[in-house]
Amino acid sequence: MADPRERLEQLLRALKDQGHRLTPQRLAMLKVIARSEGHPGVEQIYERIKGDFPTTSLATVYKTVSLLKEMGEVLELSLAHVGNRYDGNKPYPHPHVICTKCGQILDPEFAAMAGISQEMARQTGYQITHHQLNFFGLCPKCQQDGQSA
Amino acid sequence: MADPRERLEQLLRALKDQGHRLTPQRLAMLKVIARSEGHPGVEQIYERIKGDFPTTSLATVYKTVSLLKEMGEVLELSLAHVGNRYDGNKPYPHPHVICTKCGQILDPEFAAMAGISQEMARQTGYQITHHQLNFFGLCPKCQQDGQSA
DNA sequence: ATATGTGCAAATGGTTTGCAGTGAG
DNA sequence: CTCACTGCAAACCATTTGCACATAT
Repeated sequence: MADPRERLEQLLRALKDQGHRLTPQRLAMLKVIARSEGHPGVEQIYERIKGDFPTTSLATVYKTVSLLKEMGEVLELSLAHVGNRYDGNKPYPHPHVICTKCGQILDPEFAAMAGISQEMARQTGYQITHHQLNFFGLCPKCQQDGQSA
Repeated sequence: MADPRERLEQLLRALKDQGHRLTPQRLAMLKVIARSEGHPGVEQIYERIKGDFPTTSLATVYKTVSLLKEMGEVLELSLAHVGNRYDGNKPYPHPHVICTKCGQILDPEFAAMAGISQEMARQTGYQITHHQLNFFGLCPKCQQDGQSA
């Protein structure tokens, strides 16, 4: 995981460079997104901001997330079960392992995707720009809970 | 791709075996789903049925798709851009290559996922039950359209 | 005969939008 | 000073649900 402090700097610079304004609401959001602890959804981002800056509205969070998406500074995980989640710390495609019971999300190590992506491009003639790789199952804790329950 | 006729038989048997009724609406749907030509969404399934059996309602399509999902007889692709799409012909996880412009979806060949899945399980301690692997980009036709336009 | 399935229309829920007011630049 | 941003509330849209009727078994 990138250093959140550094990542925050990058995000601030990206905003400024593209002529967007830095409001207190956005600063609060960017702090949350720079770490993206636990791959938060819009709702979680909203909750975490309220401490920092209580008057923010959900609509604003949606708008800023959407802006960051367009800028390529957050990765959106569209997960049917769990809703949309975001990663602004590693905003490039990478695999995720998702617990279908508690919703916990991990970033496992897996380097080979670039090669596989090329192979798919060769095989299909598509010009591949990005991908999505998600594994679903039970996390160790939920496996235990299931046994004893 | 599995033979649609055979696949239809399997689906009919699965319904009956699990004590569900076979209505004309369902038969019409199952025919569409057994081939799953182009990985249709609910709306497309609905459109294709109307020829065969015009009084079907959208709600019924949703209900039956949902039933088949629970039965494990269709694979749901949750695609943010393009909406939910279904594959009732190969209802187990397999990779997809999706055109972000026209929405075309291909099933490329790629055998190595089982091994990768195991590796992820070992690395994370998760009990992995299924996965999702999607590649996004431009299909050959849309690449051309983009150049000349 | 019975309860599952259908079809309508209303409810839901996450996300987007319109717009008047606010504040960053 | 201006225009982008905010926040509220209304609009959206895919999906789900409730319920009375129809029908597969």
